[in-house]
Order: sequence, then structure tokens, then C-alpha cells
Amino acid sequence: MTLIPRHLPTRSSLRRHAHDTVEGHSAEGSTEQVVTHVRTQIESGALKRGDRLPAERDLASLIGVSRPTVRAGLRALSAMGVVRSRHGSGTFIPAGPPTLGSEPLSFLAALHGFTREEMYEARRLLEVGAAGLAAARATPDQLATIAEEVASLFASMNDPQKFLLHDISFHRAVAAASGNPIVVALVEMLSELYYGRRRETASQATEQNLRDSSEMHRRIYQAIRSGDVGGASAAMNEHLQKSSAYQAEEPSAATT
Amino acid sequence: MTLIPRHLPTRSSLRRHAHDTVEGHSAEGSTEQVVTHVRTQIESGALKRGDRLPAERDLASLIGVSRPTVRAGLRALSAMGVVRSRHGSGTFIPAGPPTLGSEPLSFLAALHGFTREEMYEARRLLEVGAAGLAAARATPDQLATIAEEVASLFASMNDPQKFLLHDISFHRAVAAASGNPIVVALVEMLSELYYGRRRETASQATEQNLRDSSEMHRRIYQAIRSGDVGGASAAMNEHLQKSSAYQAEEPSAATT
DNA sequence: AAGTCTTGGTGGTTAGACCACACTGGATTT
DNA sequence: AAATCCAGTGTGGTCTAACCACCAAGACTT
Repeated sequence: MTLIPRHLPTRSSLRRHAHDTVEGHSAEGSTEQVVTHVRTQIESGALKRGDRLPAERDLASLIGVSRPTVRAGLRALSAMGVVRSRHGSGTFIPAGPPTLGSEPLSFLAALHGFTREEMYEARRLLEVGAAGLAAARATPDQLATIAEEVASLFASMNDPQKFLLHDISFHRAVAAASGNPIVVALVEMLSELYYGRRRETASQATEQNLRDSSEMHRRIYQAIRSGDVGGASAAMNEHLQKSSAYQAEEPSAATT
Repeated sequence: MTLIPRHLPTRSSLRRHAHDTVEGHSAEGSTEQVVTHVRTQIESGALKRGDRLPAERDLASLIGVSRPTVRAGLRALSAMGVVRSRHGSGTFIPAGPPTLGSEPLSFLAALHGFTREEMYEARRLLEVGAAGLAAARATPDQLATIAEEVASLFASMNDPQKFLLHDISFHRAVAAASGNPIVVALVEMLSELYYGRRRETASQATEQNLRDSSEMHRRIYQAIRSGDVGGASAAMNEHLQKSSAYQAEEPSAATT
């Protein structure tokens, strides 16, 4: 038996042990405690959209962990979009519409080699349904937003990059008109992923492509406006399938 | 004028300045450098699924930041599911199928008060299409997996919790049969969100509910097996709409 | 009264140290 | 000789202490 024990209990380890005993959560890391704390505060209504979290130093003493640990938890929450830190001002819960962020999906795409066809297909499943819901529920304001984007599409047929931006905006507007915030978040996530990829090759689109695309967008809008659920779904379906087919024939299609 | 300048340029600030000059990335925080570094390594193929990242200390000296900063970046990547750290072993890129994780969506649900109907609707849009794809593409193995889950559903009609687990597994299996990894990831994300909520109220389901549900699952399977795209979609649509309606009539429905 | 400057509080980063865990390979034991 | 044990080494996890950069609001000056 050695005379000098290798692992003396330190202040921190004792504190940790006390926590385990009190909370009963088996093996919850200190960092997880921070995330759990914030989640609890949110679920209990103590933290709402737009609220500011306590300062990191205060959170540290409040939860009973060190500041770096608090920072680790907040960094994780920040990566999930739950929280957003502003240097010098504090850490806030974003107030805007629910958004998921496309970064995780973007990493997944790079790691698993998602193809353009798979991306279009996923968008198709989701947006065909979204267009149908929009046809049934769109408010006049939402219809106006969609109509504006259609107009912008026709107006930017000479600028593929600008066209792409309005293309995305159109699909977002349709999703918003579905009235379902989850659908909005999902469509936005996929749209951003698509935009990040398409941006590099958008200039390959011919003006004829853009003209046809504008026309298809217009048909989608008209179906939504007239409350034609089946027609809106069918038009969206046709649009996304044809767009995918167009891009498959572009020169750079082989690089995938 | 004070004799002692308050802000002397330090080594770190000088180094930071050099970075800005060299890279040209305006105002990219040190932590972002870590994320960007990993992303670059992934996109260049230097890091693949299952690979192990360099040790944090090595990454720190490699990128030119401190270890806590490296840890912050890795923590963010970990929250996005890009990376997973195992105490004592190292930091790895998960090797399994592409997954998004439902935690961000769960936070969003708590913050924005997503309703059960909205969750069911989002699932419906996605899974109706997924069922159609499955009918067109399912391999014999995938069909077998779906059939097994149907059998398990019938076998666990007396245990609502068990039934719920097989219910989720069934829908995951259908999504997997769609052959589209993005769809799989999205369906899984929504399914986990649904499971986390339904778990608490699953016991309220009557045996008649579970019997009907099993029967609907069976019909979905049969449509997929016979390659009936429209039938599979319609069956899935009916199933999710009826399930949503069932739950709306349960006693605890008012708590939402 | 308007502009400017100081001041306090906040997140961002660094440094060094130590602990807890996992794997590996040699020493010990059987 | 084989099985077992155990210490070493490397890894992520946490802590302490300190400083920097930024922001907003109050105090000061003009």
C-alpha cells in the first residue's frame, strides 16, 4: 500500500459528490447541468423568447460550477440556436420566428455525401404538402408576400444570383403560408442547405430555365390563391421535379 | 493623461491581428476558427465518418488557439451532432447513419409552444411522401423490418409504452425504406420529439385505439409491400390524421 | 442642452494545473 | 504457459485566476 494516496478528494470533487447525492441524476456531467438548468427555466416559463440570461459569472455561482463549464453549456445551447451571446451585452434567447439552422444538416451533407437529387426529393415531400396547406389557409398578407416574390422572380431573370435569392424567398413564403411553424423551420433548413450549394453553380442556369421557373412559380401562386389544394401540391411537385431534372443536365452535374 | 496605458497590446491580440490580415475573414472569432477548421477537414475528405480527431492539445497548437477555445469549438460541434467526445478515448466523428438529433427542435417546441396538431401535421406532410417512396423502392430487407414492427405492434397492444416504442420504430423503418437519408433524418427528428411528449400520456390510449392503430399500420405495410404508391400515401395520411384526432379527445388534451 | 468621456458590467480568450476515465502492455500470479 | 492484474500513458473534463474587447449608460464637459 502506498503511503501517498494518488487521488485526494478535492474541493471540487466533494462538491460534485454532494450534487449527485442531492439531485439523484446519475452521472450528469457538469456541463449538462447547465443545459438542463436552462431547459428547466424555459419549460417552467421563467425564460421566454427575448429574455436575457443571467451573466455567466452569476450562472456559475447559481448552478455551482465554474465559469468555463457554464460557457461550455452556453456554447452548446448557442450551437443549437437556443441561445445567442452578444459580446458586451449578454446572452439572450432569440426573439424571432422559430428556426433550426442549416449548419448541422450541412455537416451531415458533407459527411454522408447527400446528392442533389436527395435534397430535391426531401424538399419535394415537404413542400408539396406545405403548398397544399397554404392553398387552404393562406391569409391575404401571406398571399401578397408570395405574389411579390413571383414578381421579383420575373424581374431578375437576367441575374441568376438574385433570382436564386428570390426563389428561396418564394418557397419560404409558401411555407409560412402553411401556418405551421414546424414546417416553416424544416423548409427553411432545407432551403438554406440548397442555397449554400446552388449559389456556386447558379450562373449556369440559362435564361430559358429561369423563364420556365418563373412561370412555374406563378402557377403555384395562382393555385394557392384560388384555394386549389390539389393544384397547388401538383404544381409544386412538378416545379421541384423539373428543377432537379434541369440541374442534372448542367455541365457541373458530373462533379457530384 | 494617465501614465499607465490601460490596454497594452498583448501577444494574443497581436496574433489575432495577424490572422485577420492573412485570412481576410473579417471578424471570425477564435472559436469559429476551430469549427471552420473541422469543416474544412471534413469537406476536403481529411476527416471521414468514424475518424478520430487530433487530441485537443494538439488541435490547439495546430490551429493556434488555446485549449479552452478548442474545447468551445468542439462543444459546439458536439451539440450539432458533428462530433462526439468520449472521455479518455478521444473525439470522434460518429460513424452511424445520418442523424440530426431532436434536442434543438425540442427547445423550439418549448419556446414557441408547438401544439400536438402541428407536430402531427408536420409528420404527416413528411411521412405521407416517405410512405410513397417506400412503396416504390423498399428492398426485401426493409420490407421485412417493417413487417416485424407491425407484428410487434399487434403483440404489444396490452402495453401502451411498448406499443409506442414499436410505433416509432415502424415509422422509422418506413422512412428508411424511402432510401433518402435526409428524409430519414427529418422523420427521426420529428419522431423523437413526438415520442418525448407522447411518452407521458401514452397510458391513456384505450386498447381499442391500439387495435385500430395496429390495423392501420398493417394497411400501410401492405400498400408498401404491393408497391401501391398512392395507397401507401393515403394509408399513412389516414393513420396520422386519425391518431391526431384520437389524442385530441383524451382527457389530458386540455393541458396543451 | 448636446456632445464627449469615463465607468461598470458583459462575453471572449488565455494560461496552467489537476482530476477522471480508457486503453495498452508488461509484470505478476496461478 | 496462460490468465490475471496493474501501473503507465494519453485522453477528455473541470477548475482557478486573470486579462482583453466590447457595449451601454451615466457623468462630465463644453
